[in-house]
Amino acid sequence: MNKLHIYDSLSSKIKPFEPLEKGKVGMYVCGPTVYNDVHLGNVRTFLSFDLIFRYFKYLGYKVKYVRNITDVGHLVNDLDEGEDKISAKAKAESIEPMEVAHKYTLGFRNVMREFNALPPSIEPIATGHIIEQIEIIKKLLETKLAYESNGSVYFDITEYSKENSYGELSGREIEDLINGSRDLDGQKDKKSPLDFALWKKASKSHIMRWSSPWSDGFPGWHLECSAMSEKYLGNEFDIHGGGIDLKFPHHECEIAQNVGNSGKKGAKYWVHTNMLTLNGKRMSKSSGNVLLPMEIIKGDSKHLTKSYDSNTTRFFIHQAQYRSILDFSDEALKASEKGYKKLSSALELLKSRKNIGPENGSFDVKKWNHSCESAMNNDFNSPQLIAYLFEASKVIQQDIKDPSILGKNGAELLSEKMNIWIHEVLGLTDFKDQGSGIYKKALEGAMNIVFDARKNARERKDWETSDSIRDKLLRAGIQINDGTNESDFTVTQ
RNA sequence: GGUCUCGUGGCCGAGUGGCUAGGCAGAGCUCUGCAAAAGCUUGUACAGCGGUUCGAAUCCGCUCGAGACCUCCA
Repeated sequence: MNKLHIYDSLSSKIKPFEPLEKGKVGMYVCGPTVYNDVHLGNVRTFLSFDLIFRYFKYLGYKVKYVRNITDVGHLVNDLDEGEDKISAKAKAESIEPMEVAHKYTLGFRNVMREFNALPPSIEPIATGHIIEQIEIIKKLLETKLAYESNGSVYFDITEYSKENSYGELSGREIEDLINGSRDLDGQKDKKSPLDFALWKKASKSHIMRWSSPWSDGFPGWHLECSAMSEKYLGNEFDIHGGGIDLKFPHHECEIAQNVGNSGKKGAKYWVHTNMLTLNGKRMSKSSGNVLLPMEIIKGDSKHLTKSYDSNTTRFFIHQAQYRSILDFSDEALKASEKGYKKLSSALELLKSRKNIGPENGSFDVKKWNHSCESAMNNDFNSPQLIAYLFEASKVIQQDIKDPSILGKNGAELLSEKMNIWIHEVLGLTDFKDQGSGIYKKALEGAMNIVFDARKNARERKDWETSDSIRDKLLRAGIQINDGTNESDFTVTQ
């Protein structure tokens, strides 16, 4: 594809991307609720959007990427009566709600940095936008799309549905929703079980509260995204993203709020990333079926046989398309580790290529690069991009034997392009960059001494000594690779 | 129960009417004192059963299986 195409969940179609404003992209992504550590499933979503962000930049767009932090409004159960997640956690840990939010916000940012995700342009926080949320509620009350009940305010789905179709994003019918809704307590203030809270009156014990025209209370969860996306991106912007689990009810409610507030649905393209599963089941905090990013990096999990670095993990994630369910397993990670190592060393090989061969080689680098773009233009098909990168790695190997394949210009161009795809678009860093400078240098010095001693033994054909050194080093985590003339080593763990 | 999605070789995972995806593992080869590493070569798979078609993994129907959402969740 010559032009970027994106799958839009609202129309269920792959559509050519046309920015609302030429050369610019406005993208809003639902960020984490900071009451707990983010798990690898959360990371997948944010890395998928990081890839999207990076590819827009690659295409030359000026991107305003807004990703919020949810620190209020998330109730523990569906009754709109439960305790807020942040305040529940605060009680459990005997600290201020703000401390909980702050702690896990910092944790989240650390994880994102570890995985080399670019920071968003703006990272707004829900509690910093209470006023904006109240303003939207006022407007919805004016237009009769909301009603007050005992100090709380609810969105009126019945009223909204007279002129709009609630459920269009998730493909649901109002009747099915009503039939499927649970008839539980705590709904007594609502006219219909489908109505959702815009403002909740706080009970006496509730610690997080703000004053409003209706009561001392707190905003409903869905409202913050409408308020913040409107504030930073306007009534209409290009992309609204989030995990597929947010499609209903969160994004459905957002659309309803947006339409009630401004007459516009918000985003032109709705993008939903699929789930990361563990043992075939989705990861979720509440079920305990989770893997934490740090557990992978430290190798500290019953699901793993060893540790994997953030590059490997990121490579693994991008080896699946963002709309597919991706199943996590130790074996799959191991495969990604080897694969990325292979790709990475091919690029190293290309960088150290001697300036030999004809000016122009037989391999068409421009055409190849076009294929890479074409893959990404097809709804960010990163696995296909990676397949092309492996094709290039093969070409690099062939060119070592026959420099007429790439030629001088081809080698230079391919090096530049691969660098862009691997580092700038896929967001991976070099394998060899790991380990800090002074230790690495000291180890190399020590290894040279070992190599000398071993070379001596080998020249005497004292295989017992040379093999013993090799075996012992392997057990110590250093693997020796004997080449024809000289030896090399890699650190295995 | 309702709505929806998916089922690709040992594993992960693209493709989606006719053309080798790719990676890992396995096998063979090259290199090598041996090993390892690395490189090269190699696999004709699309849940099952029907149908449409000159032709289907790709479209339609049914069956079986898995998952998601319907309640907080990326």
